[in-house]
Amino acid sequence: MNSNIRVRLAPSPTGSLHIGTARTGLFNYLFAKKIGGTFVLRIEDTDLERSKPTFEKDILEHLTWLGITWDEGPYRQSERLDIYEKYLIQLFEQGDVYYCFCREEELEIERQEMMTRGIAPKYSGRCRSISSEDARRRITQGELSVIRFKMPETRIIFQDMIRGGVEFDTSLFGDVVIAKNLRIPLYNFAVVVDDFEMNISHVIRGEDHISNTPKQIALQKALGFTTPEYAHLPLILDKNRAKLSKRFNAVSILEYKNTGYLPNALFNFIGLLGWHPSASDTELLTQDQLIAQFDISRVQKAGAIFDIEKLNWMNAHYIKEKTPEELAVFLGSFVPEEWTKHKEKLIRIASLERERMKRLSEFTDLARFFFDMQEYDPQLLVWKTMSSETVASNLRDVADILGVYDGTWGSAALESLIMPLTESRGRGEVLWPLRVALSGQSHSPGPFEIADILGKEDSLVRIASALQKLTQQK
RNA sequence: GGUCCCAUCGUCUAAUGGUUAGGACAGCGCUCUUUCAAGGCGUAAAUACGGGUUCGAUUCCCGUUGGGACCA
Repeated sequence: MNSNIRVRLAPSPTGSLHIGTARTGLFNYLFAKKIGGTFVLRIEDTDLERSKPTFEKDILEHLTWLGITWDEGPYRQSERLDIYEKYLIQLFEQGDVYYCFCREEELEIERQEMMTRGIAPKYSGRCRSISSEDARRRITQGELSVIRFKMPETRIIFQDMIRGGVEFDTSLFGDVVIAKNLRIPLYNFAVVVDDFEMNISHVIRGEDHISNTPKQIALQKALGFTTPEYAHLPLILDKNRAKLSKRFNAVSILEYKNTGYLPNALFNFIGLLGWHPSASDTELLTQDQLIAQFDISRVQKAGAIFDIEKLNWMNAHYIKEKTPEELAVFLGSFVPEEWTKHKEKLIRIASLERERMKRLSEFTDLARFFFDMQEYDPQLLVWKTMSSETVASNLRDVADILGVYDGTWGSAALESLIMPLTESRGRGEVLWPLRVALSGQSHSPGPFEIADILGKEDSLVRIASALQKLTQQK
């Protein structure tokens, strides 16, 4: 255990666990596990309007589901208001912050005006000159205000573990709002206080925060805090190279879980989005292998497109790797309730359909015919250019062989029983009609495997029904 | 608009001054096969552009172009 290394994931509970948050969490997790650090979970719920307990629950649940576990927390910002207030008062005493009474509309006009003049939009600092007595009087009179930080005008350079030196000119920011009042801190301020109070040594977060970093460093300096190490992860992008958005993409882990992606497939796939081990070309990696090989300095700088096709391939791989018993457990929440009463049957079907699925949600359609025989076109029974008569006679012969057989029912036994017939009649001529008679599907697993699961009685019923279809067709 | 970040096959990426620029997904072809999958084999496909530095640049520097993020 390396007690000096502490990282954190700080999601806002304003929605279901997002792919991007999960990836940031995963990289924090890998980083911490690799060097024996501590992973802290902090819920940033200061935005009371948008934060919902149900989202917090969802986030914790799905992080756990993915296999991303934390060592400390969850802490909630909403329970730490006294701490923020203490540091805000300190900043007031130091003269580093002031109350601002500017109206939203006038600021917007100023902003527009600056942009048309081609300069960086920033606050003018007009309210800096208001004395604290005046400010107090206006607040007690009910005038709306916010708390602004006197941004020092300087150059701030920080070393990013992924990108190297990054430099900003803070004079372009203007005096940023860090709190609405003493009890309502805003993002940049709350983060700085929490990261300090929680002894966070390495801040690993998305690239969208990169321009917040110099503001946070300026605040740290004012408060006398040390600055942690930073790593800004490249963003996960959609097909159009834009940040993944809810409008056009599935972005929550919940959605992936519900369409039948396995947690270890997602873990493996997301872990390789923007990062790759140097050791080998292998991409199918277990959680332990990912931890062992993780190296944050090797993280990619450019954003990575989320390629669902590759995830599908990986998911199919992990589905095939599961035992039928394990799979049946996962399948439980996807299939009709009725099916779950036939656990043995479900397990046996799972072992057959396992290699035909990219997602678990596909299972129900693939396996339906095992439970309910659907109507099908009698023409489907015909293999290539066979005549209906030949199809019928082949099926009748199969039925006769099966009818008198009273040995153990099993796919290997059935195969040795039927295959001799194919020597004279042809494989396709026998097996295709049989398979369709049993499944009613143009594609499915093989006839012996299906018959094995259906059992003798049901198999013979289905063949008889196929024969009837063929004669009715006349 | 300003600031910052980024740039190798369609996609994810390997190669940190010397490789026929490697792998994976997707594509295509062949194979196996009663079908669909799965599997096996093979094939096509990339260093954005222009300047430097160097005996030699995917790699280092500058610029251009393009993309993205943030300010919102």
